Amino acid sequence: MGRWEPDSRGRLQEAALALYSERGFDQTTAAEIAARAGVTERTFFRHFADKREVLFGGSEVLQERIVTGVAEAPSGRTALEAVACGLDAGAALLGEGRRDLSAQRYAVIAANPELRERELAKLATYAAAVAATLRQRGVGEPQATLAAEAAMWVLRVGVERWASSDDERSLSTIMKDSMSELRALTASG
Amino acid sequence: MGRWEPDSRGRLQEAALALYSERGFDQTTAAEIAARAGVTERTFFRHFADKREVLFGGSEVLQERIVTGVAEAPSGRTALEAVACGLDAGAALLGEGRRDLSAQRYAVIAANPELRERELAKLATYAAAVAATLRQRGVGEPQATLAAEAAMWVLRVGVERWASSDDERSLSTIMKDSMSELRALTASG
DNA sequence: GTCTATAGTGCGATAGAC
DNA sequence: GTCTATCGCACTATAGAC
Repeated sequence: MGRWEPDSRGRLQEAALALYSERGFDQTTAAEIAARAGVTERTFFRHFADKREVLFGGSEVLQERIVTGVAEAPSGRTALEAVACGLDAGAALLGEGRRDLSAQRYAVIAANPELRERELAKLATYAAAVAATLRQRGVGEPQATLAAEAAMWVLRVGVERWASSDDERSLSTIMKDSMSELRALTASG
Repeated sequence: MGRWEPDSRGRLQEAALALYSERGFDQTTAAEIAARAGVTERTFFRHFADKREVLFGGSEVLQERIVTGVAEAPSGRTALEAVACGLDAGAALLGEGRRDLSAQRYAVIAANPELRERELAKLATYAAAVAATLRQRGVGEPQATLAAEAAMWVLRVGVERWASSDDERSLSTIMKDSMSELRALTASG
């Protein structure tokens, strides 16, 4: 064992989720989170650019998985079929995590406008990355952008339903269903 | 004439746009904006909850116009036709303003991640309001949500194109065209 | 790891409009 | 008298500079 407990980043994420849940995002200071994780405030801001970002650690990994899923979709697939492959990969990753933690995280985000804002921004960057990948596959505009944004709708609504646990099905199943709803809509006009 | 110059709010908005343009959002302090508008910093924060919000003053009016446009669309129209009516009303309002100021405002927002984040959040609240209006018209889910989000795509892309002034057509025309692109996509699958 | 600028809040005081 | 807009000051916490 080293001079410090390992995984201070992970402990900060845990501590933040717990405190944001208990007393709310605004009522929690970065110093309190740091104290609970056994590090200094300075360490908190070295790991996370701001107070919100601590809830979104790992989002680059998710983006990477989704993009790879889209890029590796069998050639000849339509834009919507390709993004479905990306969403499958994303759902698999999120599905690995503990659902109760996702639900807790989702509740915290839903309760705070600043956090919802950040989440929308994350989805927008995913969408941009997915659209770029689609264009590399030869999809033109505006189809690439729209397919990517449709995928973000499926992801957002899927996680929403999954985390609010009325729905006992797996994330992957829920998202496939949301995707079907979307297809039905584009089919009917 | 009263004790103070009237319309401090408007002066703050003007001053903020000018300063954000000149030196960038991060390099401008609330105190500087206030000084330029001839009020104190405290007054700035009474009018605007935060530094970003000063660029989005009047967005409630836009939302109101769009929602009203959707609500007053002739009955029997499809969801997409109804949101097109709302977008027409919104384009009319935005089109009244000076295009150079819109372009300037758009450039400032585009240059800063925090401001883009806020803009996405605004669009999301419009989308929620439009979706609610569609449901009142009898549109079911998920059609209401998707039509509303599609409308936000048209609005965002339309204003983007209009403000970047390569495109000399009116905002209304540009948005109708974007709407056609969308229809073509949903028609083809 | 320390120091500092600045965002953003709370509250009492002030001066005019009604 | 009440209501509203502003000031002015003290204060905390975030975030970044050094």
